[in-house]
Amino acid sequence: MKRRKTESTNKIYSILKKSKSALSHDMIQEKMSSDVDRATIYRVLNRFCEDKIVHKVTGDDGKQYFAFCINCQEKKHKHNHFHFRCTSCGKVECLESEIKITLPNDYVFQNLNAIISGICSSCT
Amino acid sequence: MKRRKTESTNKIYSILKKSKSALSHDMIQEKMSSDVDRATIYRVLNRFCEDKIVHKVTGDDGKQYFAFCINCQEKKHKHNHFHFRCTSCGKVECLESEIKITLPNDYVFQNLNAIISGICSSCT
DNA sequence: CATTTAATGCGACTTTGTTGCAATAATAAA
DNA sequence: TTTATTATTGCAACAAAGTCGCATTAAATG
Repeated sequence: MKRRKTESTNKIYSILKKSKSALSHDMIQEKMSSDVDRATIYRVLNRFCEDKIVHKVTGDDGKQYFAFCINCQEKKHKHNHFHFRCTSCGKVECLESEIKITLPNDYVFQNLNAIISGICSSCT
Repeated sequence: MKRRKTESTNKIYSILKKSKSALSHDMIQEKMSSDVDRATIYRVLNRFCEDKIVHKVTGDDGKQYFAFCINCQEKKHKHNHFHFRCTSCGKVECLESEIKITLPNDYVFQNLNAIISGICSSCT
């Protein structure tokens, strides 16, 4: 399954790359000039996830946010950090602090989803 | 707004109290012998949340899980701990480890939502 | 027992995300 | 360049999670 470059793919890629915060599907759709189908955006985002181009965080609002991987290794996600979601402006950003968790015995790690919600400095 | 004791309320309360893991709406509905409306269960759970009887965690599956408060103070939630969701059996449990987070300046804390998914020891 | 009003059931609705399928278009091959 | 292959897209339909308005029911109180 080789990936193909398309207009939508490129656009979504650059939107995510430019953005300093994690974006939800609808935030991306808003930023798209052309009219791309909802399903397509989701599919592109999920493909990016598979390819470790972005990582996904589920907010405490139940929505999925996607952020360009910066510290993630080539073929392995490394998003062991907290996220902050501003309940006022909706922005979701990655926090610096690294998280170290030790699971109980015989537990297998798959995914970390850590998010703090509150009010960000711009909204105070 | 004084709370009233009803059959549903009592049932849901005891289900949550007995349960060692956090429960989602549908898990609770399954455990209910009588047929209670979906909306009612949600309303009861949200009331419990307001009253600090249970705390709510949003899973990385986007679903809400409710767990009886054990270490929470009388009038203040204290669920600064990780949760673990088994992607095999679906169980969501509270982990021991306490989390300490420091937010950047001028950030106001509202809620912590931390969940790790993977395979639990019973499913390995 | 009568009154007050919180809690419930029902239905409708919203939002988020996924999926099947036919049509389109990016890439490789000729 | 043209053709063949198949990844990608748009559309529509769908599913799941959760909320809300409203009429009805039933706790709690006097």
